[in-house]
Amino acid sequence: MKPDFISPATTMGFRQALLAHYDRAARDLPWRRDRDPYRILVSEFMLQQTRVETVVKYYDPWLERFPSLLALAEASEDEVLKAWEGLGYYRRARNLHQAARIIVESHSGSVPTDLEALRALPGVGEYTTGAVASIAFDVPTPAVDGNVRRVLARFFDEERPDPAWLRRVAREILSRDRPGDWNQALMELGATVCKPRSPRCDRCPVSRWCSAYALGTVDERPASPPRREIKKSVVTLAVFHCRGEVFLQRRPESGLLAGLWAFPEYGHEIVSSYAVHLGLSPMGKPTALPPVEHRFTHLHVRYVPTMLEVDRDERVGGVGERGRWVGLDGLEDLALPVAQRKVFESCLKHLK
DNA sequence: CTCCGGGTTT
DNA sequence: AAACCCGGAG
Repeated sequence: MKPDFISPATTMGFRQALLAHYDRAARDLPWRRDRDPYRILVSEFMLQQTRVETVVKYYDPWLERFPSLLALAEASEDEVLKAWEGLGYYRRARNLHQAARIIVESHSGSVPTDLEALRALPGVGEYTTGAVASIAFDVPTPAVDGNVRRVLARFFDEERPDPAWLRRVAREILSRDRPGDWNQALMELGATVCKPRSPRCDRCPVSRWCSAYALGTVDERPASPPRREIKKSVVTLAVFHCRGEVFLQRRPESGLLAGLWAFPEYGHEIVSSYAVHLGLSPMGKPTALPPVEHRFTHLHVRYVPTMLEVDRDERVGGVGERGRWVGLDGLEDLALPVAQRKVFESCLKHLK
């Protein structure tokens, strides 16, 4: 049903019942303790592509490290990435950092209330604009995330909700009185009741108005598009160690794990030749470490690490600007992608 | 183990 | 359209 017309009775019932449910059942989440725009902004960046339970573990430490927009703006990128380590989608951390700097420089240090100014910040798209504006500033504007999309598709039995349909419907049913709570209530319903799989319609406060529930199509709304094929690849990593340190390289500024530290990848040559290529002197025989499997969105990588003790001539340098040696106990201070950390841990195990 | 979910940018 | 990350669910 494409609701050209949504009956006022449905709208009113939906709003009243869902807000009442939210008042009763809203989870006590750390970013709901107040309406500080900076804190809302941080939570929304972290919540992009990431579940609430994961974000909860990072949120308070982040605010302790960067208690204000200004503190964040003044931090170095390395500090920011370190605090983000493990959350994934590291571009979000850079975007948040940049956004803080822009807000300090161009908006007098206050998160802009204006929708267009918000939308112009790096890492802030349509959803985040609506979420921050409605939650922090009570602006009556929708915030359609994946949860809301699913809830609305089911409520109106829309098989393929496109962005224009979603915008229109979300705007029409939006509570004018409590837009921030309303948007959060919709998302919360999607996260806790109207879940992608095994939805709990028996516990749903709005099932009596839900079209898919009435029609028995809940499990098919919204229809999921066919998945793209996931490519598989094998990457050989060199784990050079020397006097209690290992060698890391900063990855290129674009592409996979852009700008993060990682063990160097080498191609089809043998690892000793690669060491020589970097100006290092192989000291013993290479040792194969167990492969580490890691899944990215579009890629399934099997990392095959080979460990090799080397000597390095301080006068030569050799390893280039993008390389650095890090003590085996000094990696805690470095932002390292999860797969690289796994490689590092198996290397540690081997060395002791 | 495999599958799946989720916003923004380019 | 494709790229980007991790962890929970089944």
